[in-house]
Amino acid sequence: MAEDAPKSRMRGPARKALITAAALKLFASKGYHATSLAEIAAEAGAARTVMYDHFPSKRVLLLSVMQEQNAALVEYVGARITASGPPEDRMRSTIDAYFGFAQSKPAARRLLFDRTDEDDPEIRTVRQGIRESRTHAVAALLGTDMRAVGVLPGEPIAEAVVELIITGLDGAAQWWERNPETSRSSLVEGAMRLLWTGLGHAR
Amino acid sequence: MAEDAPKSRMRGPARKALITAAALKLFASKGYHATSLAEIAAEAGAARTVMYDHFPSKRVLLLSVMQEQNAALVEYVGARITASGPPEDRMRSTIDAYFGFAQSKPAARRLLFDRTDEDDPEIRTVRQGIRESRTHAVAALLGTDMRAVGVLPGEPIAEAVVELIITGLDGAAQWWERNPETSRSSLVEGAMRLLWTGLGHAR
DNA sequence: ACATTTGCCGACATCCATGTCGGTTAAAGT
DNA sequence: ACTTTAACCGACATGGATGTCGGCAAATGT
Repeated sequence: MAEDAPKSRMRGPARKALITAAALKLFASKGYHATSLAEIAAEAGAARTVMYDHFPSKRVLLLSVMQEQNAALVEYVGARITASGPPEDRMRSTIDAYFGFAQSKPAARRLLFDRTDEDDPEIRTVRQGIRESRTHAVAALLGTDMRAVGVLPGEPIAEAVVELIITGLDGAAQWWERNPETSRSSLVEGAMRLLWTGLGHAR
Repeated sequence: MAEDAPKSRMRGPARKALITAAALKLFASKGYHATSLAEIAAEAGAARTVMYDHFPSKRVLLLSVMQEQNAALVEYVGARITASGPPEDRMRSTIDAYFGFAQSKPAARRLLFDRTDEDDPEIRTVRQGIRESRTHAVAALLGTDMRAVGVLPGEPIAEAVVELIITGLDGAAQWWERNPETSRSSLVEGAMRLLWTGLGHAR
C-alpha cells in the first residue's frame, strides 16, 4: 500500500486525488462489488472513515471516478485525431489515438469499457450515457465512410456498425493488455486491414 | 418468482435444472457479486439451503453454469455454420449463427461474454480458457481469409484481429438487445459490409 | 407394512461491508 | 498567541451474505 512516513496532514484536494487514484486502480482491477472502501482507503494511505469526508457513498465515488476518466478519454482522443486529410488517415489516427489511451491509462480503459456492475440503476444510467455519447461521436466521424459501403448514417443499423467497431477495438485493446510485446503500430495496421480494407479484398 | 402450487417433491436432477436456470438468469442480469444465493433459491422455488445439496459453493455454481452454457454455444454455432461454399458465405453463416444464439439465449450470451467478476482467480482462469478456445476456433475458420489481406495466421497480430471480430460482433449483439426492432438479416448484412467489404471500398 | 433413502428446510454461527458519531489535534487564519 | 477550521480516526450500530447442522417427512424400495 501507499506509504506515508511523514505524518503531516494533507490538504483536502490532495487527499481526494489520492483516493480517486486508488479507487480507479482497484475498481478497474477487481470490479465494483469486489472492492471495499477499506481497501481503497488503505491504498490511499488513510483510515476508512476518511472516505466519507470526501464522498457520501461508495457509489458516488465510482461515479465520480468514471466521469473523471471519461473526460480524460475524450480529451486524450480529441487532442490526437487529425480533423483534415483523406478519410483513411483520419480513421487510422483515431484508432491509433484510442490504442494510445489504452496504453497510457489501462485502468481507465477497463473502468470505462468493461461491462460490469450494471445491477445498480444509477450506475447503469451513467454508463449508458457515456456509451451513447461515444457512439454518436464516432458515428459523426465515420458518417461519410459508412455511406460509401451502403450503410446510411441515419439508419439504426449504422449505430450497430459503430458499436461493432468501438467494442471490437476495445477487444483488441484487451488482447493487447494480455500480449504487451506487440507494437502499437502493428495493432493499428491489423485493425485497419480488417476495418478499412475488409477481409474480402486480397492485396 | 417461480410458483409451485403442487407441493410434491422433485427429483434431484429436476431441481438442479431449475437452480441452474435461475442462476443463469440472475447472474446474467445482475452479475455474480450482486446476486445472492437466496435470490437464486427463491427464483428456483426452493429454500436457500437446498443450494448446498446440489453445489458446494456459489462459485462452483457459477462455474457449472458457465461451462454448461458455453457447451450450448459451441453446439449451437457448430451445428449452423456451413463448412463448404465460398469464404464469403461461410463467414456470413457464422455471423448469422452467432446472432442467432444471441437472440435465442440472450442470458447465456451475457454470462459468457460480458467481462465481469474477474476478481476471483478461479473464475478468471475458466473465463480465460473459454475465451481462448473460442478465439482459436474462429482463427482456424478465418485463417485463409486473413492471409488474403496480409495478416499471417501464425502471427500474434492475427489473434488480435480475431479478438476484434469476436468482441465487435458481441458489441453489435449487445446493441441489438437494446434495439430489438432491427432484423437479424439487417444486422448480419451490416456486419458483413464492415468486416468483409471494408469501409474503404465504395459500392 | 415397514424401512431406507433423500428432498427439503429452519435456526444458528460467522464474517465482512457500509455508513454514523464524536473526539482529537495539526494546520490555517487573523 | 489563540481562535477557528478541517483533516483524521476509533468505536459502534446495522444489515446482509455465506456456509453448517440436524431434523422432518415425502418418495421409494422390498
